[in-house]
Amino acid sequence: MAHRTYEMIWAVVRRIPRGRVATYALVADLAGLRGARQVGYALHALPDDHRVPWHRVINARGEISPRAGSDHDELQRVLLEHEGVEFDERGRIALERFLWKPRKGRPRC
DNA sequence: AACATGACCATTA
DNA sequence: GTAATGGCCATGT
Repeated sequence: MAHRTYEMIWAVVRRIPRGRVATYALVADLAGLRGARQVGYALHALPDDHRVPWHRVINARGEISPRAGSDHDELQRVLLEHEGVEFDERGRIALERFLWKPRKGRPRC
């Protein structure tokens, strides 16, 4: 069953603003985890009333992770496009433009 | 407790 | 650019 780890991850994912995406590694880092795999686990275990923008979480390649035995991967792309996130011809997202940058203290103003 | 699995990542060849 | 290897650690049996 779900435990504290999941809620930490979900809390981070909820922070991702609209029109932005975050990688699994980034979410894991913000959630205080050491491995990015657990992030995928947590999202897979989302409850029905999750209220979590899971579609804004992508892999480090800037692509949607092809999950096994589900059609939700295409849904993720639709949801992101609906928020303004653009994909190139290979189905890849330009992380330089759409990656969420949590108050990391931007260099200069 | 051990083993196998997993919506992953970084490094190396 | 691709392909293979090791590591990471929670979850279910």
